[in-house]
Amino acid sequence: MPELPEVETMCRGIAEIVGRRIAGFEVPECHYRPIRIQPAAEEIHRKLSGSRVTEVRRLGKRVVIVTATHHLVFEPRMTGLVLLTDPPDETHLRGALRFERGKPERLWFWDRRGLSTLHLLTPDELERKWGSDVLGPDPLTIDPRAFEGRFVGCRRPVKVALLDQARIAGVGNLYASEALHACGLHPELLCDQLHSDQWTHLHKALVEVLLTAIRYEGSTLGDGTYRNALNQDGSYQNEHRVYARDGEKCRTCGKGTIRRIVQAQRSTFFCEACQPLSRSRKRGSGKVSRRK
DNA sequence: CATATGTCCTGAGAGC
DNA sequence: TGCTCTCAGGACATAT
Repeated sequence: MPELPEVETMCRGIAEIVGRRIAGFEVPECHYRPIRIQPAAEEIHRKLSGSRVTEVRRLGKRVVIVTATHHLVFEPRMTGLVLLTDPPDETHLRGALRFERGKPERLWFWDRRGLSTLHLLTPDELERKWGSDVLGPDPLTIDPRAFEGRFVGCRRPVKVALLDQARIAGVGNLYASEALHACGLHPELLCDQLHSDQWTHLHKALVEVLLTAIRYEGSTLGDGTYRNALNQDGSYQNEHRVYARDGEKCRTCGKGTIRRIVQAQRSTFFCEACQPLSRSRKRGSGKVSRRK
């Protein structure tokens, strides 16, 4: 499932479309229900034809293709992909940006389950729909103190809060579990139970996990859905410590067993030994008093 | 306001 | 073998 590292990999993988002039937007024949495209494809075609791609950037878990006047925002959700080469199959092609003369003729939007969305927005519309009032800051650029600040007054379990895109944008189910394991925090700890030093450790672990996952070009899970822009597998799945490893021995401590629980109707994985619920396991020297 | 739940969607895998 | 059922989890609408 495309989370921050996968979407970052998508953006880097299609960065070469910067500078290309758009010849049109098209929706291929597809016997599945079409993905949500706003406004209608014909209007996107009209508004984008002739303009040049000036930038490709990531907004949380979204790919944003920028022109002088518009932002084309692709939201992959569960199974959406952007591709510059032949897709995994032809039957799930959902849209294409066609370019004037040059190497890749098209940027494909592919989605097996069809939950992904495409939005063409003006800068103002983008700010209203996905501005900082709606979407939290990026975990890769926010500093540790501001990171902690995003969770002040939150009484939910830390794993659940990490998935809240209004607090931090880009973390999904897989990397939330991996980051909590990397810093030894139990997923059921409530945010307002965590001390400042624990937030600092979590922030550090999260950034490290995300950056490493980007280096490995994301995680291609057993269903094989996620692929980079050249239809190649990521490899971070081989580095997972807890995700989908329930029942196995922990690769880190060698003692604990990986458990699976359900939080907010989503699977959470953690090591029963590395991530105790008790607060007794304080790392380092000074224990920092709780902030209000 | 914060938090909880139901919905969308297809394909894989389980169970019979 | 082939059917039916459950589950996977992104974002968001609606309910509490």
